[in-house]
Amino acid sequence: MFLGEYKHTMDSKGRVVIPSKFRKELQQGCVVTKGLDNCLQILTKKNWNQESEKMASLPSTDKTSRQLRRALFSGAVDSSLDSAGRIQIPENLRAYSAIKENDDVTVTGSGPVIEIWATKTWKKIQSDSDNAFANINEVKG
Amino acid sequence: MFLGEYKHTMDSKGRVVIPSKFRKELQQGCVVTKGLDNCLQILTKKNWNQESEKMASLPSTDKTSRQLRRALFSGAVDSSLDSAGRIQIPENLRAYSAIKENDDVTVTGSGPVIEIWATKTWKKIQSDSDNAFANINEVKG
DNA sequence: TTGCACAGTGTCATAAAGTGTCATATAATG
DNA sequence: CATTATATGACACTTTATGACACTGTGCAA
Repeated sequence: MFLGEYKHTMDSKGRVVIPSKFRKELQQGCVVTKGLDNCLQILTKKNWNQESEKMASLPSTDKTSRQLRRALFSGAVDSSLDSAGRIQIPENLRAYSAIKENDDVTVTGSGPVIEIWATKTWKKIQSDSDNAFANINEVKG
Repeated sequence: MFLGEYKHTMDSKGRVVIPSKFRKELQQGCVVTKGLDNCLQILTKKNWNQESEKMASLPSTDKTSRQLRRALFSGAVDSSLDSAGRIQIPENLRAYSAIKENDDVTVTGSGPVIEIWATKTWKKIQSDSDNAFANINEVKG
């Protein structure tokens, strides 16, 4: 279970520090994929296997199946932390998330997954979520 | 399991670099064949055997099955990586995939297979795939 | 047959990208 | 406050990508 919000920067080689609290669970390797709203997601190996096994077995003769498979697998990378607790983000995922070298990055724990955002994007998303959250409480409370 | 998306070019002799992450699994030889949507597929020997058995058992009374089978088998080539990690694409497959010498090529991991695209084609396919994927996830969430 | 053209193969040099390590700065902990 | 852990930038090193070029073999034509 991943919790919290952390600010970092992407270094000049396209690497991002993973908060130390998250590292233990990723020790056995992880997978980085595209998430919704232009964020990137980090899943543990275990989680990824659950998600992907369904996809791998879909029939390639069905068009939708092919599309889903391509989106899922082409947008993913097998990865791991280096000795300094960082993770390398490949070029296509940097482009997808609009994170460039030396940019500010926000890493958030989101339950079973970790999300990585360009801080610029995160700020927008966050104020949306907060507003929604506040409104729910007003209505229900 | 093949993951990721990589940009390369076909060299002037019709060769394409295979991303280093994919090479280990192809060390024992591979098969290149026609894939659906005008891509080329690379399968490991093992995978090829499984796939081709499935194909062989399709009913030859069904026209689509016959067409699939012909394309798959007649388009297939036994191949291997050269010392620089490249693979030679024969003329008929270059024509099928609309990849010419010095063209941009996108190589994608798609789970059990590797796909090779003219980058121009991939861009179209990708946006379709991403949309299909996003829709599924919106619904699920 | 000899020589030429062509497709394919192998090797190398350079450039670019990625990886690992370290030193220092900053923050967290007791 | 002392100690430990974490973050960040710098840099060296390794691997990979790319283009160039020479070599091989096949088939065709002179």
